[in-house]
Amino acid sequence: MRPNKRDELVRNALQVFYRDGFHATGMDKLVAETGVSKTSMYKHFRTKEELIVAALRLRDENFRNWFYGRIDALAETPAQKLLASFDALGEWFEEDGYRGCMFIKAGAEYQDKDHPIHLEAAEHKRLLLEYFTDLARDAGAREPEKLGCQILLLKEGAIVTAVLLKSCDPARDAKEAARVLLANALPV
Amino acid sequence: MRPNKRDELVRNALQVFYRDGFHATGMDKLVAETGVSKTSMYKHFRTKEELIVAALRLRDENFRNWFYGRIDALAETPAQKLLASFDALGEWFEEDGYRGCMFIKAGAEYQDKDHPIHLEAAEHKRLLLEYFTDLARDAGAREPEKLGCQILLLKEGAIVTAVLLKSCDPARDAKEAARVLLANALPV
DNA sequence: GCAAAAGTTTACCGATCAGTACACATTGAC
DNA sequence: GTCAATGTGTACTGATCGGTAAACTTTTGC
Repeated sequence: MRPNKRDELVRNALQVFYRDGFHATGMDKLVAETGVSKTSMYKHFRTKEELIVAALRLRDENFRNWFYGRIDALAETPAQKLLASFDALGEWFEEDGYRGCMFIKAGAEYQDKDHPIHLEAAEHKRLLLEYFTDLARDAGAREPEKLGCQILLLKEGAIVTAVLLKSCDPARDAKEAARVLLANALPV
Repeated sequence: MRPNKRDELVRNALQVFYRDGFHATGMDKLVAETGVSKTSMYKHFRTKEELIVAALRLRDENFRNWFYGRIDALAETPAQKLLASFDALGEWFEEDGYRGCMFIKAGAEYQDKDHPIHLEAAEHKRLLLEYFTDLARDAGAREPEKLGCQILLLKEGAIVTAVLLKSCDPARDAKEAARVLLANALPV
């Protein structure tokens, strides 16, 4: 198997979808921007939808690898990691090409809850919730499911707000909120 | 009064855009679903973009009127109102046609920060931030800007999570988080 | 009552949409 | 060297995109 061109296609398509959106990106634009012929695209993926799902799978892998890795580099204990996740987010927000969360956008453009693209977005969020809940449990929180969900709420809120508002610093305020919630969730 | 077709158009178009998305909704579909002829549409709005902006303005008015009114009906003091906002959100999440925040979706489909549609979405969030910050100040918070932003983060996070995750109760967890943050923000 | 404003139907424009057909080129394994 | 997989370019489909033109009908203000 030589999946060279296929991977290259998915990698480049991911960039274009993230930058321009899903409906706003036509297959002809993908031909121009990925350097892969349309014939070849449709040999690997029967529909645009399948290509989007593949791009989202790659995005999930890339993002969580980066996120978890950055957190591990910034903190040691589970409690520290919960807070460090907002430092990682803050770095992300400052990147030039920052355009929000690809899965929120995917869920927004494909709203039908049974749609494969929507399901892919939901699975990404489920994995993040699981990650935060595990950290909360390891940190010794009384109700790890609740704290994990609250950390997730702060993260999603910060991502959205970082896109739409210039007047506040979501990563910083979210981190301080997380610190308060964490302290409150630990047994006395 | 005057049975203005323009208002009827904007009202119906708003429903369709919210339900199906912006790029996914063509002008021909709007003709079919609003009962307004295409000629008449283009007499009121020169472009689809202008119609979307008008729909977003109406949505902003409708949503904030409902949101503020519901909060006023549920609570009396500023501190109570900050918490009651999550009860209002919880009611919204349970509605049949709940499809997330129209402005988050608008910002996601029109990502250019100078785009009129993106600006409209940003303005909506700015008004909500102002509202929460005012409540935080009236409640006696030490740093009302910070608490206001944190409440906003919880709200946006809850809206997004309510769309993508079935396994948790964002409105409840967000409210409990807000309670902790509020208590922590009040002077001893 | 009557003219203007507002709305309608129908047909059309060029561009782009997702997706296909076909002939030809490049590559790798044996 | 050859076969077959994998790639390419070009041209095409029917549908839909946002937007327009022209002729006709309804509603409204005075």
